[in-house]
Amino acid sequence: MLEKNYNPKDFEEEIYKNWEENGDFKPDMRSDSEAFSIVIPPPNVTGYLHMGHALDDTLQDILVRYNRMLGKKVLWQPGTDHAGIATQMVVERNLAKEGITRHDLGREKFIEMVWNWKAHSGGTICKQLRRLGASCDWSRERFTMDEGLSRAVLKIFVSLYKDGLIYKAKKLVNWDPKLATAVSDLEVVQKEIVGKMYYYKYPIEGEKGEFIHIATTRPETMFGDTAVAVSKDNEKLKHLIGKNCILPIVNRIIPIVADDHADPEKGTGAVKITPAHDFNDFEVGRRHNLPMINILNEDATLNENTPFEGLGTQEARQKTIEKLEELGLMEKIEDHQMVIPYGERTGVVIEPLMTDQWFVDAPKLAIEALRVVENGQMQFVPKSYEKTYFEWMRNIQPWCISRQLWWGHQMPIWYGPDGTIFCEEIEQQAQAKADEHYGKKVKLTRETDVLDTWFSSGLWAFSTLGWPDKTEFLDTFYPTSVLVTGFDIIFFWVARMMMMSMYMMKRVPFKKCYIHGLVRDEHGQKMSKSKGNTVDPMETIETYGADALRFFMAAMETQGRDVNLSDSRIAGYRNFATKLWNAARFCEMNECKYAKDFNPYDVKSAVNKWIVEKANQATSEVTKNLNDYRFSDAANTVYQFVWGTFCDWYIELSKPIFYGEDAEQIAETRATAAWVLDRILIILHPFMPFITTKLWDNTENREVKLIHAKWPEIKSADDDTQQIDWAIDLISNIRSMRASMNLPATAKLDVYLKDMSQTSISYLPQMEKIVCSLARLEKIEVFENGQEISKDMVQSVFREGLILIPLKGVVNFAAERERLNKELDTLNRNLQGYERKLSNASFVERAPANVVAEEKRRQAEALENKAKIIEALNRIKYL
RNA sequence: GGGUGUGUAGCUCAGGUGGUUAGAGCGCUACGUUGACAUCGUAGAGGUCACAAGUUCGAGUCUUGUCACUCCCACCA
Repeated sequence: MLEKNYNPKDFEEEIYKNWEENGDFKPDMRSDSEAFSIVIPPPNVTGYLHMGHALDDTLQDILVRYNRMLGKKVLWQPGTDHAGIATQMVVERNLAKEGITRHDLGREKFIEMVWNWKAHSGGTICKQLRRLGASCDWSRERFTMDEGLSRAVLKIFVSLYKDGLIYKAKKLVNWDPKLATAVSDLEVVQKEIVGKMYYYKYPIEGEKGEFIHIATTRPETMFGDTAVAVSKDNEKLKHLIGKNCILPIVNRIIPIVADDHADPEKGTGAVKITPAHDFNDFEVGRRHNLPMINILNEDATLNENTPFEGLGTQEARQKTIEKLEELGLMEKIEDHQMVIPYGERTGVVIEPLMTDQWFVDAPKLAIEALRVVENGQMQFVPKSYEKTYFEWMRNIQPWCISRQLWWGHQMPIWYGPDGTIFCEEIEQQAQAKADEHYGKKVKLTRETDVLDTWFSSGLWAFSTLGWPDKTEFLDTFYPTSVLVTGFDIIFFWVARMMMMSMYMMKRVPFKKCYIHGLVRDEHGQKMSKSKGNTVDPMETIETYGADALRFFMAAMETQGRDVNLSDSRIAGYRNFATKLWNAARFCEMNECKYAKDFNPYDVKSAVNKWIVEKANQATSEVTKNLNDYRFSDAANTVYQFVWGTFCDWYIELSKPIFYGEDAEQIAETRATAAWVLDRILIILHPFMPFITTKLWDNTENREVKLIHAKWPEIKSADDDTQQIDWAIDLISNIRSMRASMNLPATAKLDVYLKDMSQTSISYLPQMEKIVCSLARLEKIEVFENGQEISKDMVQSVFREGLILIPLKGVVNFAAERERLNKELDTLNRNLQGYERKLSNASFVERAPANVVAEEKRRQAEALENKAKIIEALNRIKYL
């Protein structure tokens, strides 16, 4: 028995527990059916579920549940990411509360603390995913720092190194001074700010009173200047090329070089060159073989190569300006709009710094990763995202993979006493190689750097399935079927998975990549903590249930567009669930029981034939849309069928049957209603797994659980639905007349149909009862030819004929005239359209014959109807 | 500067291959306690599909241009 009210909180968690405990999410490895697999984009172990996850994981769960019901062997592989920077920061923050830093503990102790933290506080998000209904196989949950996945990391690292695709280099990298580590280009965000532009001058060597004028936003970097560049095309300044100038304060002699980097239009036309602290200057330095002077410490304070050792960049900037002013070299300071790089995680200004780092030769790995997208082995959905992918991959830079952190995969690199590098999976091997190399036992020191988190994430598609071991899961589920993720992650993750997989597996990691947009607030604003417009999905689930949130995500997911969150809309889908709940209660109350030997294609009554056909139409539409990843179309089809067809019409049409006497019809309708409800539960299950399961289990002795129920294969009976469609149309028309004439809903009317076709007339005997019931009529009859239309009959055009309602003297003629005139207006407007087209000779000549014929038919019908309305108007003209 | 999208009802958005009177949810108006449901029902109002030109018998849909906005990449002189 169903409770009166739909209350998702009462059953959602319980149902999930039942699935998980019964192993319903595990693939049946004994089955020989087709495999379907998805690896979850691993959330950070520190993370909490946000609306972006809710969207991403709902879409995945829909695909997973749908494919499971198709009878495939389905694996949704879950897990979390160790999230190097994020996790280290969380634990360090906790330590800071006790006034200690990680350095007080030492590396080993600190890492132990991180593992402790993970054991106690990590993985909240996995619990939240369960609450959302995600049917992942949790027994296979993985973590990027697991033993197995770490082995995969070591193996692929060594392989890449030995293939020359990983190398160490001293390069200018993005340096996060707060964390004291290198970060990748992608972890840097550019922010626009209003800063200052400083203008000052350097004296020219040996030419008293001659200066070269410089403009910069960072005067304090002048201590790293090793040249000034001027374009050779700069008419005003090119005479200075080849001379030297004197770097003030430190009085270093530096050359003035010719380089096109110096744009004559910008600034003063002369650029100070600081090769060790600017990416462009670095290139200039290389071209002119300039020395590099590093002026910063790891924490971005100035170092011993400057007069302001120990000062931060801001203070040093102030001091530099003061000093230049003292020397009379400062000229002016202007406000200047500029873009400054910040660390994505730490929010501090990123400094380009010369350091030893490790790089992956991404341009080489990109070749294969590009090829398999170009030739369609991996397809983006929507396709347009491949442009984004191509654009980035074709311009890819070497990927800096070393991080000066503690939490992460420590690189399998050992250095010999003279710095020779030994790269092996385990220390013993490296030791053996080293001993052989040196011809004696030597002491090795291990590289302290760890790998960028995305390095291990890049292996996710195969490392989670057991690689490097040969496993049944790897054989069965690799390549995975589809990857579902946001467009913001294409570079970070999709591209890297493609490169790593093509390198190691020689096969794509996934055959399709479905890309969705961002979840925004209801006015399309990006959600952010600082704006205070974030919404916690757990609270939404608490209020409306997981099913409502999931359905919302599906219904709003149209390919390639962002999803705007809307509380009222989520409430609407909660209402939809309530509606279904009540429909199920209706079925229950009317003893609509699932009948084992019921054959929907054998039903006799027009109403039942109609709903079976409509159910099949809806099913095939949902199937098609899901196959095409058209989530919103799929969801809307189910919604429309449940509410607009089943509840609004079928249930209403079944009432006169249930309250009537015909036992045979009652029995058939009960069985049909139960069958349709089951069908609804099946096709709705991927979207709303909880309520559908709850209602499914309300029927005793089910042969299968809904989660494993078979997705229907459509056998169209091609049943004629026109009779019921006609009745529905008729009922709607009568209701509309009733409303516009302000007739009380309770008044039972007589209705006549005039000038109807033979087909329509043939429908009437069967449809009479339901029309009378739903339109609240006393009787409905054919208006015989030759009968006189009386003045107190209101009339309205219905298809090829007229609906007449005698009102026995209560007609409000003014209202009736108004209503008829409105009908007339509509007809005239349509007629104009038809006439315009048909009077156009080239339309008649060139448009397809069926289009022209249809237009003619409409015109003829409209003309006839117009005549009838005019006649009716004339009849009551003066009343 | 390079690239990518978007502009349709009061709001948020659908409208694969051009073809009836352009749809949905929410909101709004009127009526309604009809034996599943007021988290509801019935009926209704509301749109020059950003603008301009073009292709076509026919354009919300295709082409070009204009305007406005979004996002991504690059850019610290």
